Amino acid sequence: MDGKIVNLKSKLEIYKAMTDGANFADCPVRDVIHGINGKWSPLLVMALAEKPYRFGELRRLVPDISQRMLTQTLNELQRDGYVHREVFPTKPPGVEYSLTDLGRSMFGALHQLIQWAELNHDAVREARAGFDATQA
Amino acid sequence: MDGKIVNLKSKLEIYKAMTDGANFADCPVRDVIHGINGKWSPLLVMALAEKPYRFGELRRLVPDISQRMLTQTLNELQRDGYVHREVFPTKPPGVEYSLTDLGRSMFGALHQLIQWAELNHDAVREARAGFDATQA
DNA sequence: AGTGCTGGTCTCTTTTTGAGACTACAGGCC
DNA sequence: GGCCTGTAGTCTCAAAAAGAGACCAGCACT
Repeated sequence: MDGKIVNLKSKLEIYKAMTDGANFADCPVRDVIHGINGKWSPLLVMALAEKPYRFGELRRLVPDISQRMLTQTLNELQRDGYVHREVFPTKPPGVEYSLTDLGRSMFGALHQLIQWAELNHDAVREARAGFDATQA
Repeated sequence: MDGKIVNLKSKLEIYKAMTDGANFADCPVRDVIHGINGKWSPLLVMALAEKPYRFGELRRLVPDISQRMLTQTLNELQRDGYVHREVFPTKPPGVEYSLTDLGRSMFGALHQLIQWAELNHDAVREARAGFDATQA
Protein backbone atom coordinates (compact mmCIF):
# COMPACT_ATOMS: atom_id res chain seq x y z
CA MET A 1 0.00 0.00 0.00
CA ASP A 2 3.01 2.25 -0.06
CA GLY A 3 4.84 3.84 -2.92
CA LYS A 4 3.01 4.79 -6.05
CA ILE A 5 -0.71 5.03 -5.55
CA VAL A 6 -3.11 6.57 -7.96
CA ASN A 7 -5.79 9.00 -6.93
CA LEU A 8 -9.07 9.02 -8.74
CA LYS A 9 -11.17 12.03 -7.91
CA SER A 10 -14.51 13.55 -8.69
CA LYS A 11 -16.05 14.49 -12.01
CA LEU A 12 -14.04 11.92 -13.87
CA GLU A 13 -10.83 13.79 -13.39
CA ILE A 14 -8.10 11.27 -13.19
CA TYR A 15 -4.92 12.06 -11.45
CA LYS A 16 -1.78 10.37 -12.49
CA ALA A 17 0.13 8.33 -10.02
CA MET A 18 2.19 10.35 -7.66
CA THR A 19 5.59 9.05 -6.86
CA ASP A 20 5.19 10.15 -3.27
CA GLY A 21 3.04 12.12 -0.89
CA ALA A 22 -0.15 10.39 -1.95
CA ASN A 23 -1.75 7.55 -0.12
CA PHE A 24 -4.72 5.29 -0.28
CA ALA A 25 -6.86 7.19 2.18
CA ASP A 26 -6.82 10.29 -0.02
CA CYS A 27 -8.87 8.55 -2.66
CA PRO A 28 -12.52 8.47 -1.60
CA VAL A 29 -13.43 5.99 -4.28
CA ARG A 30 -11.02 3.40 -3.08
CA ASP A 31 -11.35 4.15 0.60
CA VAL A 32 -15.13 4.31 0.88
CA ILE A 33 -16.27 2.08 -1.96
CA HIS A 34 -14.03 -0.69 -0.72
CA GLY A 35 -16.02 -0.82 2.51
CA ILE A 36 -19.29 -1.06 0.62
CA ASN A 37 -18.53 -3.39 -2.21
CA GLY A 38 -17.56 -6.50 -0.36
CA LYS A 39 -19.21 -9.70 -1.36
CA TRP A 40 -21.81 -9.55 1.39
CA SER A 41 -22.03 -5.88 2.37
CA PRO A 42 -24.61 -4.76 -0.21
CA LEU A 43 -26.85 -7.68 0.67
CA LEU A 44 -26.73 -6.97 4.39
CA VAL A 45 -27.20 -3.23 3.98
CA MET A 46 -30.17 -3.98 1.78
CA ALA A 47 -31.67 -6.26 4.38
CA LEU A 48 -31.09 -3.79 7.21
CA ALA A 49 -32.56 -0.98 5.12
CA GLU A 50 -35.87 -2.76 5.38
CA LYS A 51 -35.80 -3.13 9.13
CA PRO A 52 -33.40 -4.01 11.94
CA TYR A 53 -32.46 -7.65 12.23
CA ARG A 54 -30.75 -9.84 14.75
CA PHE A 55 -27.67 -11.91 14.02
CA GLY A 56 -29.52 -15.18 13.61
CA GLU A 57 -32.19 -13.59 11.48
CA LEU A 58 -29.62 -12.27 9.05
CA ARG A 59 -28.01 -15.65 8.97
CA ARG A 60 -31.27 -17.30 8.01
CA LEU A 61 -32.02 -14.56 5.50
CA VAL A 62 -28.75 -15.16 3.69
CA PRO A 63 -28.22 -18.86 4.19
CA ASP A 64 -25.06 -19.15 2.15
CA ILE A 65 -23.07 -16.72 4.27
CA SER A 66 -20.89 -18.31 6.91
CA GLN A 67 -21.13 -17.14 10.49
CA ARG A 68 -17.54 -16.10 10.20
CA MET A 69 -18.20 -13.77 7.26
CA LEU A 70 -21.43 -12.47 8.77
CA THR A 71 -19.62 -11.50 11.95
CA GLN A 72 -16.79 -9.95 10.01
CA THR A 73 -18.92 -8.06 7.50
CA LEU A 74 -21.19 -6.67 10.20
CA ASN A 75 -18.15 -5.60 12.14
CA GLU A 76 -16.77 -3.74 9.12
CA LEU A 77 -20.11 -2.07 8.44
CA GLN A 78 -20.25 -1.01 12.08
CA ARG A 79 -16.71 0.30 11.96
CA ASP A 80 -17.46 2.44 8.92
CA GLY A 81 -20.49 3.87 10.71
CA TYR A 82 -23.22 2.36 8.55
CA VAL A 83 -24.57 -0.07 11.09
CA HIS A 84 -25.47 0.24 14.76
CA ARG A 85 -25.05 -2.80 17.00
CA GLU A 86 -27.14 -3.04 20.13
CA VAL A 87 -27.04 -5.82 22.69
CA PHE A 88 -30.20 -6.64 24.60
CA PRO A 89 -29.54 -8.34 27.95
CA THR A 90 -32.46 -10.71 27.56
CA LYS A 91 -32.39 -14.29 28.75
CA PRO A 92 -30.58 -15.52 25.65
CA PRO A 93 -28.86 -12.20 24.96
CA GLY A 94 -29.98 -10.81 21.61
CA VAL A 95 -28.00 -8.52 19.35
CA GLU A 96 -29.83 -6.21 17.02
CA TYR A 97 -28.27 -4.60 13.98
CA SER A 98 -29.76 -1.51 12.37
CA LEU A 99 -28.73 1.14 9.87
CA THR A 100 -27.46 4.45 11.17
CA ASP A 101 -28.32 7.74 9.48
CA LEU A 102 -25.06 7.47 7.59
CA GLY A 103 -26.00 3.98 6.56
CA ARG A 104 -29.39 5.06 5.31
CA SER A 105 -27.79 7.91 3.41
CA MET A 106 -25.34 5.52 1.80
CA PHE A 107 -28.10 3.11 0.96
CA GLY A 108 -29.85 5.89 -0.96
CA ALA A 109 -26.90 5.96 -3.36
CA LEU A 110 -26.45 2.21 -3.38
CA HIS A 111 -30.10 1.84 -4.20
CA GLN A 112 -29.53 3.50 -7.58
CA LEU A 113 -27.12 0.75 -8.47
CA ILE A 114 -29.48 -1.94 -7.19
CA GLN A 115 -32.31 -0.59 -9.30
CA TRP A 116 -30.04 -0.48 -12.31
CA ALA A 117 -29.09 -4.08 -11.67
CA GLU A 118 -32.73 -5.13 -11.62
CA LEU A 119 -33.61 -3.25 -14.78
CA ASN A 120 -30.61 -4.46 -16.73
CA HIS A 121 -30.23 -7.95 -15.44
CA ASP A 122 -31.38 -9.45 -18.71
CA ALA A 123 -29.10 -7.26 -20.81
CA VAL A 124 -26.10 -8.33 -18.76
CA ARG A 125 -27.01 -11.98 -19.02
CA GLU A 126 -27.40 -11.67 -22.77
CA ALA A 127 -24.02 -9.99 -23.05
CA ARG A 128 -22.50 -12.81 -21.06
CA ALA A 129 -24.13 -15.48 -23.17
CA GLY A 130 -22.96 -13.80 -26.36
CA PHE A 131 -19.44 -13.43 -25.05
CA ASP A 132 -19.24 -17.02 -23.90
CA ALA A 133 -20.50 -18.15 -27.31
CA THR A 134 -17.71 -16.38 -29.18
CA GLN A 135 -15.12 -17.75 -26.79
CA ALA A 136 -16.28 -21.34 -27.22
CA MET B 1 -23.46 -22.40 -5.19
CA ASP B 2 -26.07 -25.10 -5.08
CA GLY B 3 -28.61 -25.89 -2.43
CA LYS B 4 -30.16 -23.17 -0.36
CA ILE B 5 -29.72 -19.78 -1.91
CA VAL B 6 -31.51 -16.68 -0.88
CA ASN B 7 -33.11 -14.31 -3.34
CA LEU B 8 -33.13 -10.64 -2.63
CA LYS B 9 -35.42 -8.74 -4.91
CA SER B 10 -36.55 -5.24 -5.68
CA LYS B 11 -38.11 -2.64 -3.45
CA LEU B 12 -36.52 -4.07 -0.36
CA GLU B 13 -38.66 -7.12 -0.45
CA ILE B 14 -36.65 -9.90 0.96
CA TYR B 15 -37.41 -13.41 0.03
CA LYS B 16 -36.61 -16.17 2.42
CA ALA B 17 -34.32 -18.94 1.40
CA MET B 18 -35.86 -21.51 -0.80
CA THR B 19 -34.91 -25.06 -0.16
CA ASP B 20 -34.82 -25.77 -3.86
CA GLY B 21 -35.68 -24.38 -7.28
CA ALA B 22 -33.94 -21.10 -6.68
CA ASN B 23 -30.50 -20.27 -7.91
CA PHE B 24 -27.98 -17.52 -7.84
CA ALA B 25 -28.81 -16.11 -11.27
CA ASP B 26 -32.33 -15.25 -10.21
CA CYS B 27 -31.07 -12.58 -7.86
CA PRO B 28 -30.13 -9.47 -9.82
CA VAL B 29 -28.38 -7.95 -6.88
CA ARG B 30 -25.97 -10.79 -6.48
CA ASP B 31 -25.62 -11.56 -10.16
CA VAL B 32 -25.09 -8.07 -11.49
CA ILE B 33 -23.56 -6.27 -8.54
CA HIS B 34 -20.96 -8.96 -8.17
CA GLY B 35 -19.60 -8.10 -11.61
CA ILE B 36 -19.36 -4.43 -10.71
CA ASN B 37 -18.06 -4.44 -7.21
CA GLY B 38 -14.77 -6.17 -7.65
CA LYS B 39 -11.73 -4.53 -6.17
CA TRP B 40 -10.68 -2.93 -9.45
CA SER B 41 -13.85 -2.77 -11.54
CA PRO B 42 -15.19 0.57 -10.30
CA LEU B 43 -11.82 2.19 -10.80
CA LEU B 44 -11.48 0.95 -14.36
CA VAL B 45 -15.05 1.81 -15.30
CA MET B 46 -14.45 5.26 -13.91
CA ALA B 47 -11.32 5.67 -15.98
CA LEU B 48 -12.96 4.41 -19.15
CA ALA B 49 -15.97 6.66 -18.56
CA GLU B 50 -13.65 9.57 -19.17
CA LYS B 51 -12.28 8.28 -22.43
CA PRO B 52 -11.06 5.06 -24.02
CA TYR B 53 -7.70 3.81 -22.90
CA ARG B 54 -5.22 1.21 -24.00
CA PHE B 55 -3.97 -1.61 -21.82
CA GLY B 56 -0.69 0.01 -20.92
CA GLU B 57 -2.33 3.36 -20.27
CA LEU B 58 -4.69 1.81 -17.75
CA ARG B 59 -1.78 0.08 -16.14
CA ARG B 60 0.05 3.34 -15.66
CA LEU B 61 -3.13 5.04 -14.50
CA VAL B 62 -3.60 2.51 -11.72
CA PRO B 63 -0.04 1.58 -10.87
CA ASP B 64 -0.85 -0.79 -8.06
CA ILE B 65 -2.89 -3.15 -10.17
CA SER B 66 -1.03 -6.17 -11.43
CA GLN B 67 -1.09 -7.02 -15.11
CA ARG B 68 -2.77 -10.23 -14.18
CA MET B 69 -5.68 -8.51 -12.41
CA LEU B 70 -5.95 -5.86 -15.11
CA THR B 71 -6.29 -8.51 -17.80
CA GLN B 72 -8.77 -10.45 -15.71
CA THR B 73 -10.90 -7.50 -14.65
CA LEU B 74 -11.09 -6.10 -18.18
CA ASN B 75 -12.08 -9.52 -19.41
CA GLU B 76 -14.90 -9.72 -16.87
CA LEU B 77 -16.12 -6.24 -17.72
CA GLN B 78 -16.08 -7.17 -21.38
CA ARG B 79 -17.95 -10.37 -20.70
CA ASP B 80 -20.69 -8.55 -18.83
CA GLY B 81 -21.04 -6.16 -21.74
CA TYR B 82 -19.74 -3.00 -20.07
CA VAL B 83 -16.52 -2.71 -22.01
CA HIS B 84 -15.64 -2.99 -25.67
CA ARG B 85 -12.23 -4.33 -26.64
CA GLU B 86 -10.81 -3.40 -30.00
CA VAL B 87 -7.51 -4.53 -31.43
CA PHE B 88 -5.68 -2.24 -33.82
CA PRO B 89 -3.30 -4.07 -36.16
CA THR B 90 -0.68 -1.37 -35.93
CA LYS B 91 3.03 -2.13 -35.89
CA PRO B 92 3.02 -3.05 -32.21
CA PRO B 93 -0.62 -4.12 -32.06
CA GLY B 94 -2.57 -1.87 -29.74
CA VAL B 95 -5.69 -2.77 -27.83
CA GLU B 96 -8.19 -0.11 -26.94
CA TYR B 97 -10.80 -0.47 -24.25
CA SER B 98 -13.92 1.69 -24.17
CA LEU B 99 -17.30 1.71 -22.44
CA THR B 100 -20.28 0.35 -24.30
CA ASP B 101 -23.73 1.94 -24.04
CA LEU B 102 -24.53 -0.56 -21.32
CA GLY B 103 -21.34 0.38 -19.53
CA ARG B 104 -22.16 4.08 -19.70
CA SER B 105 -25.64 3.37 -18.43
CA MET B 106 -24.25 1.40 -15.53
CA PHE B 107 -21.73 4.11 -14.78
CA GLY B 108 -24.61 6.55 -14.39
CA ALA B 109 -25.81 4.54 -11.42
CA LEU B 110 -22.35 3.83 -10.10
CA HIS B 111 -21.63 7.52 -10.26
CA GLN B 112 -24.24 8.16 -7.55
CA LEU B 113 -22.27 5.97 -5.22
CA ILE B 114 -19.00 7.60 -6.18
CA GLN B 115 -20.39 11.03 -5.47
CA TRP B 116 -21.70 9.85 -2.14
CA ALA B 117 -18.27 8.48 -1.33
CA GLU B 118 -16.67 11.83 -2.04
CA LEU B 119 -19.18 13.79 -0.01
CA ASN B 120 -19.08 11.48 2.98
CA HIS B 121 -15.47 10.43 3.02
CA ASP B 122 -14.79 12.45 6.13
CA ALA B 123 -17.82 11.10 7.97
CA VAL B 124 -16.73 7.56 7.30
CA ARG B 125 -13.21 8.26 8.44
CA GLU B 126 -14.50 9.81 11.63
CA ALA B 127 -16.73 6.83 12.29
CA ARG B 128 -13.77 4.54 11.80
CA ALA B 129 -11.55 6.55 14.11
CA GLY B 130 -14.25 6.56 16.78
CA PHE B 131 -14.81 2.84 16.46
CA ASP B 132 -11.13 2.05 16.61
CA ALA B 133 -10.79 4.20 19.71
CA THR B 134 -13.45 2.28 21.61
CA GLN B 135 -11.91 -1.02 20.59
CA ALA B 136 -8.46 -0.09 21.81
C1' DA C 1 -30.41 -35.23 31.18
C1' DG C 2 -30.98 -34.14 26.55
C1' DT C 3 -32.09 -30.71 22.95
C1' DG C 4 -32.38 -26.28 21.07
C1' DC C 5 -31.72 -21.40 20.93
C1' DT C 6 -28.64 -17.16 21.58
C1' DG C 7 -24.13 -14.97 19.19
C1' DG C 8 -20.29 -15.75 18.36
C1' DT C 9 -14.79 -17.79 18.02
C1' DC C 10 -11.30 -21.21 16.33
C1' DT C 11 -9.11 -24.08 13.04
C1' DC C 12 -8.54 -26.14 8.59
C1' DT C 13 -9.07 -26.16 3.60
C1' DT C 14 -10.04 -24.02 -0.68
C1' DT C 15 -10.26 -20.01 -3.51
C1' DT C 16 -8.69 -15.54 -4.82
C1' DT C 17 -5.22 -12.14 -5.25
C1' DG C 18 -0.63 -10.24 -5.69
C1' DA C 19 4.39 -10.13 -7.30
C1' DG C 20 7.20 -10.98 -10.57
C1' DA C 21 9.38 -13.66 -14.31
C1' DC C 22 8.67 -14.89 -19.07
C1' DT C 23 6.89 -14.70 -24.21
C1' DA C 24 6.98 -12.73 -28.92
C1' DC C 25 7.43 -9.21 -32.20
C1' DA C 26 8.88 -4.53 -33.94
C1' DG C 27 11.69 -0.40 -33.97
C1' DG C 28 15.62 2.57 -32.76
C1' DC C 29 20.40 3.05 -31.53
C1' DC C 30 25.43 2.26 -31.61
C1' DG D 1 24.67 -7.72 -34.96
C1' DG D 2 23.57 -6.90 -29.95
C1' DC D 3 20.92 -4.28 -26.70
C1' DC D 4 17.24 -1.68 -25.07
C1' DT D 5 12.57 0.08 -25.49
C1' DG D 6 7.52 -0.64 -25.84
C1' DT D 7 3.38 -3.42 -27.19
C1' DA D 8 -0.22 -6.93 -24.54
C1' DG D 9 -0.41 -10.30 -22.32
C1' DT D 10 0.51 -15.44 -19.91
C1' DC D 11 2.60 -18.47 -16.31
C1' DT D 12 4.11 -19.76 -11.83
C1' DC D 13 4.42 -19.42 -7.06
C1' DA D 14 3.52 -17.22 -2.54
C1' DA D 15 0.34 -14.60 0.37
C1' DA D 16 -4.15 -13.17 1.67
C1' DA D 17 -9.09 -13.81 1.91
C1' DA D 18 -13.14 -16.65 2.12
C1' DG D 19 -15.79 -20.94 3.15
C1' DA D 20 -16.93 -25.20 6.08
C1' DG D 21 -17.65 -26.86 10.11
C1' DA D 22 -16.46 -27.85 15.07
C1' DC D 23 -16.79 -25.79 19.44
C1' DC D 24 -18.18 -22.66 23.45
C1' DA D 25 -21.11 -20.74 27.44
C1' DG D 26 -25.62 -19.72 29.25
C1' DC D 27 -30.41 -20.36 29.64
C1' DA D 28 -35.19 -22.58 28.60
C1' DC D 29 -38.09 -26.24 27.69
C1' DT D 30 -39.32 -31.07 28.18
